[in-house]
Parts: sequence; structure tokens; C-alpha cells
Amino acid sequence: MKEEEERNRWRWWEEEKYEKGVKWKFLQHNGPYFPPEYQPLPNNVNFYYNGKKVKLSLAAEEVALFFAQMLAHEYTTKKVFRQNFMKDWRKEMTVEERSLIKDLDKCDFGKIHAMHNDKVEARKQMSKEDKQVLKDANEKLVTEFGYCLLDHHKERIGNFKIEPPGLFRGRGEHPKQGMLKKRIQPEDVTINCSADSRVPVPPAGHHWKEVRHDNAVTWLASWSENIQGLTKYIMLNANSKLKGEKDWEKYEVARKLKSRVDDIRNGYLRDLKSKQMGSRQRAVALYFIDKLALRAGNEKEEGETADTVGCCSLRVEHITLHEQLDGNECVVEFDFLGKDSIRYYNKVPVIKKVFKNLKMFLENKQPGDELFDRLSTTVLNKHLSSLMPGLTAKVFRTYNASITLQQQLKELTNMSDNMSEKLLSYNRANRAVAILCNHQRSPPKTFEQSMANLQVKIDARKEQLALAKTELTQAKKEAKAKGKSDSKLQT
DNA sequence: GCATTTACTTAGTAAATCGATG
DNA sequence: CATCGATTTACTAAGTAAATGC
Repeated sequence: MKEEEERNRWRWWEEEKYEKGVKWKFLQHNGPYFPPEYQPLPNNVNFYYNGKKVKLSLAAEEVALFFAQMLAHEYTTKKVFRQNFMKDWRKEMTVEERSLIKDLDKCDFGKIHAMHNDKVEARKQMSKEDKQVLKDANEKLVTEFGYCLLDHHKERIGNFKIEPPGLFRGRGEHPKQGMLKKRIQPEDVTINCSADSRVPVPPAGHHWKEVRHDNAVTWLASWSENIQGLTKYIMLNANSKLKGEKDWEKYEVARKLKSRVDDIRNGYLRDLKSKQMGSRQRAVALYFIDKLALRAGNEKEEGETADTVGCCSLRVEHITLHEQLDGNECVVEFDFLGKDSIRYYNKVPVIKKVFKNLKMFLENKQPGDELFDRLSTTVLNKHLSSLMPGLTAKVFRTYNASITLQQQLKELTNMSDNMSEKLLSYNRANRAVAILCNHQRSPPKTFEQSMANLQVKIDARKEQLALAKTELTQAKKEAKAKGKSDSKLQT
């Protein structure tokens, strides 16, 4: 498989470009792979309501299993999650079930949860051979559904599987967490391929929602998701021509910004004292986006998503101004939830003009009011693209991340370094970028245990050390005593 | 030398950006 | 101007390989 992919790699960047907007001329694939149908619980695994065994209908049982599987997860203790789950679960119930099952606290999924745990455990304990069987089956799926033909080159599809049904897990305080993500049928799926290709065959007894031939887009299939009504897509993976070319272009724009950034910075520094309030807000926002690598911050519909913000959507409550802090002047303290509800906390000294403007923007506003009330991402990006074609707010993040990596690599590495030293520098350089971009991951659940293990080791070593020390002093004493006696002997 | 732990990789999918559309 | 479609970005969890412990 690996060698085949190697052989199939071609220098796509040397190929001629299509006319604007055309993404491909030929596209053929086998459609998405659908998750297997629900398998009912065995008869000896039961759900209990109010202490009494209740045999659930197939639809209700499937959703109950979704919840039972997550029982160990913190999600299932959250009020919003439980409410949303209950509401959607009840929709799947029969009339009788619905009249009986009204209180989640009276539901006992213990047996179902135990069965699930056993399954997970059994999977872990599987023999090498059985694991290989599973692996082979998966490989077969990849061979069948994992590739497409795009302009006569075989390309790997990034996500060829239809997302299975389950309970929606938003990130942060998502108002829709726990809602039922419904099973997708072929009838929900739109296929995109070229007119002269072999159209994928839907699963037996089913038909596609639509088959279209739109070569202005890169997706192979799409469907609408029931939680937020967004469209989901089947697309190529990151090392395909389509994605790679786009990525290349992205960095080209960032490189272009490198050559123009001095002018652009002077521009927004000038705008800090503009007569127009809108221009001043734009200038301060740009200052943040450039200096702190903040995201643009589109406005979001309230109640549909977690309450997160970016630069343009910052509210008064998200910043605190300090004339003086830790020996610095004009410090802005940021504290807000960004993308994925990741907290951004930073205390940044800013130039006087920015500080003054901020004070002005805050005048007569409530904590919940927008900091930049005369600014939107649309306005900001319009302005940026007038300064340089292709320039948008996110380009600053790409540019600043890239230039930071470049600078750090230069600073940290020496020509004479060996491989592991270079790797260390590379990792350190990347860490600097991660700090700039506020990239972080939550510690894994095993973290605490690992730390405890380490502490045990540390303690053991300390004990060893202490023991060795006493032994050392003891040995010294003895040596001294012996030396004295030796010297005595000598004379 | 096998079992357990840790580190790294990949899959899965949610959540952003941003231009187009009505 | 609000909504939507397409695409990128980014997290988490699962899976796998490497390292370490017994």
C-alpha cells in the first residue's frame, strides 16, 4: 500500500492550472461508506426504569445505548446534556415508553454500560490473529471506499465514512450538547462526481438524494446534519493535489504579507489616530490580530453555539485595562474563551495610543457590550483585501506563526547540531508557535496517574540518595579512622 | 522476554473563517 | 444585512509503536 502511494505521487505543482473556479475535470468515486445497522441488545442485558426491567423498542434502545456508552464521561453529569438527551430520546420512544419514562434520574443503564465496558475490554484482550482479521477488514474498506479518481490520478479520501449516529458532544458549554445526532441514510446524501464517471451505487434498496456534477467544488458527497443544520462533506485528504495546492497558495499569501507587512503595520498605526471611530477600532483590532495572533472573530448566533469570541467579537467583559501592572505600563489583560472554548489569558503591554483608544471604546459600555461596536469581520477583511489581494485576518496568524517558527529555528539551531539536538530545537520552535497561537490540549485522563507514578519514582530515588549519602559519610569516617591507624603504622 | 506504560500517529468531527447569495 | 455553503483549523480519542519495568 505504502509503495503504491509512493509510486502514485506525481508533481502536481508542475501541471497546468484550470480556468478560475474549476477544481477538476474528472471525478469518480464509490460513494461514502455507511456505518452498520444497529444490533439489538442481547436478552440478558436490560434497561431498568424505577427499578423495573423495561424492554425498549429498537429505536429507543439504540439511543439508550448511546447514553449508556458515555456513562463514565463527565458529559452525562451535565444538566444541559441530560436535558437535551432526554428530550431527544423521548422523541424516539413509542407512546407507551414515553408515558412511562419521564425522569432520567430513574433510568438505570448500569447493565448496558457494563456490557459496553466488557466489549471494550474484550476488544483490548483480543488475540493478535483476531486483531489482524479486524485490521484486514478495515483495509478492505479503505481499498473499496477510501480512494477516488480525480483527473485520472488516484487520490486518498480524507473521511469516506458517513458519521455514525450518536449523542452530540459540543465543546465547552454548548447549548446543544446531548442532542441526538441522527443516522444518515443514502436518501440524505448528495453525490458529486463528473458526468462521464461511473456514478457510485447506493446501498441495496436505497437511492441517493441527488447526484450532481459540480466541478466548482472539491467535495465528493454531502449531507445535512440535524443538530445545527450544517452541511457535512466527504473530501480528499490533506496530501491530495486539491488540498496541497490550496495550502501552498495559503503560504504564498503569507509570504506576500511578509514583503508588505511594514507598510501595513504603519498603516494601522496611523489609523490609531484617525478621526473616524470605525477606523480606530479597525486599527486596534488589527494591532491585536497582528501582535497576538488572535482570530478574526465572526459574530455567532446566540443559543446555537458555545459562547466563544475572537478579536472582532470581543466584549467589554473580556479585557481589563491596567495603567500599571507588574512594572509595565499600559497593560491589557485578556480573558476570554476562543475557538473550541479554549481559554485565552494574557497580560500584554501595549503602546500608549492603543491603550488610549481602548479606554475610549470602553466608555459608557456594559460588560456584555461589544468592544468594537463599529467593526465586523466583513468590514475588516474588506479593508485588508484592499491593502493586498488575498489578505484576510487569518493570514496574519499564518504569517506570524510561520515567521516565529523560522526565527526560532534560526536562533536555536547550529549547523553542527546532531539529529537529536536539531529535533529538540524543532520541538522548541514549535512550542513557541503554539504559545503564540494559544494552541493547547487538555491533559489526558491518564495524566494524573502518570504523575503519581513519577512521584513514586522520585520518592524512591530520593530515598536511595539519602541512603547513599549516609553510606558515604559512614565510609568516609571509616576511611579516616583507617588512615589514622595506617599513618600510625607508618611512623 | 513478556507486560505495562508512554509517546506518537491517525481518525473523527466540531468549530472556525470568509465569500457568495438572496 | 442575515444566512448559507465550502473550506480550513483544531481539538479529542482511539489505535499503534516504542520504551521501560518486572
